[in-house]
Amino acid sequence: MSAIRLLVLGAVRQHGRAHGYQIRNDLEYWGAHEWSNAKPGSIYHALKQMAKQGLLHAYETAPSTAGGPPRTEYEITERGTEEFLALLRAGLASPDAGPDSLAGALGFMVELERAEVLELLAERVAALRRWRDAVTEYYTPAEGPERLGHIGEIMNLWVHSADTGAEWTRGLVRRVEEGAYTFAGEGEPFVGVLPEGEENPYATGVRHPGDAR
Amino acid sequence: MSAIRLLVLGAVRQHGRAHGYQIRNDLEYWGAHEWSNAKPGSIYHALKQMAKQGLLHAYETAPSTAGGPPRTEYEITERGTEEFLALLRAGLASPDAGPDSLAGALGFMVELERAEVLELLAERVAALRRWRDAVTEYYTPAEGPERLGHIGEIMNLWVHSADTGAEWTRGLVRRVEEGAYTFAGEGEPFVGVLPEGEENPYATGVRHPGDAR
DNA sequence: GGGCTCGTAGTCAAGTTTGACTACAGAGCT
DNA sequence: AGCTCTGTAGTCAAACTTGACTACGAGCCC
Repeated sequence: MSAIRLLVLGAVRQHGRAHGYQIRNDLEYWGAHEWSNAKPGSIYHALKQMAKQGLLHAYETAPSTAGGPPRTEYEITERGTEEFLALLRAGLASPDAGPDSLAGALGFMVELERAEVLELLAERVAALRRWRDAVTEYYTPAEGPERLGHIGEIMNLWVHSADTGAEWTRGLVRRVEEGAYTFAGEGEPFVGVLPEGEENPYATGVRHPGDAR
Repeated sequence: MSAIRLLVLGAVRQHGRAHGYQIRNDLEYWGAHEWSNAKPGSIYHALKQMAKQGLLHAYETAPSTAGGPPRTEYEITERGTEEFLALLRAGLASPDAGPDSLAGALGFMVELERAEVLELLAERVAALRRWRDAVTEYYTPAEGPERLGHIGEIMNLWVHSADTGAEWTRGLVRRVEEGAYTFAGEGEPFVGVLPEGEENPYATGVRHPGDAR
């Protein structure tokens, strides 16, 4: 399923009502095609599928102003909002959801309350530790790890990514604890479509104290 | 395409001739279902598809000893071997191939020569640096990074994974440079199906000097 | 000796993803 | 006028993935 449903639901939600091409543009603006499978085909498919499943409501519209085929506009339903929140929470808390879901969830995390985000991230760290332990145990049977040979590098890779993933998560936890960003119920929300002004001292791209390397 | 073709081609190659269920078992033994999409359906599909494309040659066999439907056995062709090597090299050298392709490629890396593996890993590090630079530049336009708000965390995530990915790769380079494992043309090869004995001082599961955390 | 589970081997439909393609309007050039 | 280029909006077939399902033999258990 990947991250596309989360992305599309979130984009529709922010717009209130939107047609496929707008979603497509938003996702491209967010750079989502770089770190997820947000390609046109997938987006239109997700819209149709989720409309069929009652997560979105579809409105057929007249052939529109600027040329092209007739458009369909979508609005998120109540069930869609529930699904959106579920995917959002899963993306933050569960490493199994994959890095693209995490990235997408980061983009929408401010729609939750600060305290909940911190809980979810704590759960993420815990899940990573559990997984790390499972990997090392599974691949270190009675005979000892020596017999694995170069195959052991695969395990090494996964352990390394669990460790660095947890490290990154703790960095984010620190920033959020220290008051970074504006979460739900904390004043005017950050709309992900260029906010005009609003200096945020925690914006990244510059090195945060405590970050890795 | 993911890693499944690499895994299936490599497994068939190591067996010389194998039917679907053997491949399936090998991949499960390697734990591949944990870190890739190596599920039965995908495996059988990949076998058929690659047979159709001339990467594998299919032999229909009698209904076999132990119950069940008639089996099909596969052998790798010359074009299949080429494809296997191409996927293997891409998995090692190109981060775009994804972590599952990297993991799969690690399992087969000893089928290449040591010098080439080192070259490929060097290219991987270079590609990660290029990507890192592209991300930071793209997301740090004239207005400065402040206006990104929490969206900047997405960039932060990708930069972090590029950095830690490069760090891990350099660790592997070090081990391979120091003589770990037995590569092509260096004596009896390591067969990935339980080798019986053969202590390898570089087997992992224990911490390597120079590893992260 | 009937039923149960386990291991062997694979199929199938439904859903997803991909990349190439269609179709139209308006702008700009010659 | 005629032509191409760009932007808008979306479709389509082919491939891939998933999870549930089929089918059959052998061992075992009471």
